[in-house]
Amino acid sequence: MTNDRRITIRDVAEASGHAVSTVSNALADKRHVNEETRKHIQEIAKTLGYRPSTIARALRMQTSSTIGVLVADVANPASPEFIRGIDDVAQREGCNILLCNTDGDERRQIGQMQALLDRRVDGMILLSQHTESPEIRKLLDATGSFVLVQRRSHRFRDDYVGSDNMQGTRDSMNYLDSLGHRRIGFVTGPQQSSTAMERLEAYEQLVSELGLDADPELVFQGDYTIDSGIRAMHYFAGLSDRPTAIIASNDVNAIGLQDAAVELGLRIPEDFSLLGCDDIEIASLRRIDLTTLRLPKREMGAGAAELLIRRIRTKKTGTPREVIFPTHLTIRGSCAAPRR
Amino acid sequence: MTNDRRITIRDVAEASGHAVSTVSNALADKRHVNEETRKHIQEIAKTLGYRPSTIARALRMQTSSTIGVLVADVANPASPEFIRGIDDVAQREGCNILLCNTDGDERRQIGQMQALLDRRVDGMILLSQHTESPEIRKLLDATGSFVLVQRRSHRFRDDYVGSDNMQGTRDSMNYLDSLGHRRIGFVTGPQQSSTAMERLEAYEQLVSELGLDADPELVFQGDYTIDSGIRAMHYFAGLSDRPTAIIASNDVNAIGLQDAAVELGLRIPEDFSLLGCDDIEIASLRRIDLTTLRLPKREMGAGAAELLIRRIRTKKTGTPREVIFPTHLTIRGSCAAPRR
DNA sequence: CGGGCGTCAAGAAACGTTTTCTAAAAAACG
DNA sequence: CGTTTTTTAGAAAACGTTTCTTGACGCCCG
Repeated sequence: MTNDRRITIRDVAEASGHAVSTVSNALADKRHVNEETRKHIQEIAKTLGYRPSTIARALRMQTSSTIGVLVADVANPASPEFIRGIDDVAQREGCNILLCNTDGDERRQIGQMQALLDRRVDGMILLSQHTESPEIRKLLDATGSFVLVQRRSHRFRDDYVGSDNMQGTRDSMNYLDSLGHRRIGFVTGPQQSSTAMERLEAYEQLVSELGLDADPELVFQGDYTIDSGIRAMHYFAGLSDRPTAIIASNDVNAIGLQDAAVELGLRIPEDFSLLGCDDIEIASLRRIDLTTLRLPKREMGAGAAELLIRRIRTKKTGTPREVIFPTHLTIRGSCAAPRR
Repeated sequence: MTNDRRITIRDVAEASGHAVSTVSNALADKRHVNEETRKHIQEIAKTLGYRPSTIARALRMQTSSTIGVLVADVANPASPEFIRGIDDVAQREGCNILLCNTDGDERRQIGQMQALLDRRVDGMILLSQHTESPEIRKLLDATGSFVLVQRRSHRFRDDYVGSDNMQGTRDSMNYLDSLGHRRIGFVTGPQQSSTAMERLEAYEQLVSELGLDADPELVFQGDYTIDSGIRAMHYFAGLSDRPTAIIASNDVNAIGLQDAAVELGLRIPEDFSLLGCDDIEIASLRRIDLTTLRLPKREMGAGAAELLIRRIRTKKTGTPREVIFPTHLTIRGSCAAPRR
């Protein structure tokens, strides 16, 4: 509107009668610069409302104090919690985050990563992203510092933050077993998802350990969407020998199962016990009332950010670290003893 | 890991035996540069895997091709839909978006806006943000181009994208009136929210037009959270002369009302008809089954982005534009004729 | 045949910082 | 009092681009 040009360090220099370099040093509180002139310069800078250009600084310092965050699905209620955790520590460490939504689409993810690299982010956090293909791998290499969350590579060893899928699945299975279920359906996530695979493996192991029905029919290949839950419920309901309990791939998926159950005139937990994963906010609603495996999402986000920042600061020294968070079975009303 | 230094335009210049400026022109497909050398340079650039630094470019061009998006609450299921709309057109126009979560907190918003300015974004889109205080106003001025969404200033005239609150409220009220409700409760959003105030005004006008009970007791001062919905339901249930229907501030709020109703042993729609606003995904779940006013969120996001980009391109010429989207009453099972 | 013009390419300046290097003044030291 | 060291401040280079200016060359036209 009024005066368009941003005021630069140069303006401060002229106004204070000092050199640009002196101003820079004075404002950064570095070097040997006389206390008096420092005060003076800081005064001037303040009254002028000077704000250094992040861009110019990034160009000069070759570091942007920015970290890229790639999330598979912002619309999933679990995502904002992770992001919040990341943001908390990023803020604290003086970093900004650049948030990208990939929709779980690899092409899109590549585009986003490329854009982040062009923007010279200091590092990336990848929530449930693709990690294997050579193209992705090349981009990760170029990134230097990155942390994977909830999906790790089986071929490469990276910094990783995840949940204890063995323990979580064990808790879930033990609980259903203790209620008397012998036939437990399982909706598994995408095959590229290491978390999904680990849980599936744990499920199979527990089925064997507990001597439950081991039937490939009981595993439904799904993903993390409501739609997939709806399909899964139609599938399980159509089986001649139905399971009495179902473990969903996550809460959103469980809600789909639940919804389809209502549609089919089936009741939860009477006809099916239902067990989710994540513990999103609405899982606790009385109309939903979902027993679920709670993930400490905010803590995991914070953990990922801390891991990343350490990695950035120590400049890729040291072997990859993995941080695994415990889960907590949160019991609500969607599970009961089988009637059959 | 291997070779850390990024390859620059200079590397391309040397490799191709041309000057930096020529390379720049060749890659930008601009100016007069021989078709042959252009091909040659583009070839070299490709094999070298050259990618221009967004940062350097931004510094030189004084424009970052980045737009800041401030959202009050990423966790609200409606937010990602707006964002998606914004992202769609931003992507198409070659812009990246910088997403910030403000929690509806003014201090936080100021900090985020400051950071965006330091980053020299070309413009901002503010979803339900503070717009009035002098401090915010100064930052908006400095931003140059910005678009408000769902919350406008009553003192300033800005580019704005919103929904037709009069028409929407009219549709809702007419619908409840046609079902036979004479006493309609209303949860209003925060007083700083222009949308909330417009709806409240519309509500009052409609109450008068339709000759319904006009009782200040029927208006509950809430906000857009589940918690506020819970409090509202306790409030309405505690009235000696209860309403027979309640209009929530939005869907998330309605879900809170619904949940508290279950807690209090009240049934919806038998004891209370309930009407939301937004039409978030879970509103259509059979367990929720919420009649609600649908907002075209994705379209609104896209509209905001288009408005902003036009504003940026035409460099703040022209009077402020307002784009108002119509709403659509989506009838599900949470409303019925009153029993009393 | 000389001047103007069009085409192409190179050179140099600029964007706003930080940092390195240099210079001057002040202080310390013998 | 001269020399060295320390403190302070300024000049200049650099980060990686784009764009403005300059220059060389060939061609057309009077």
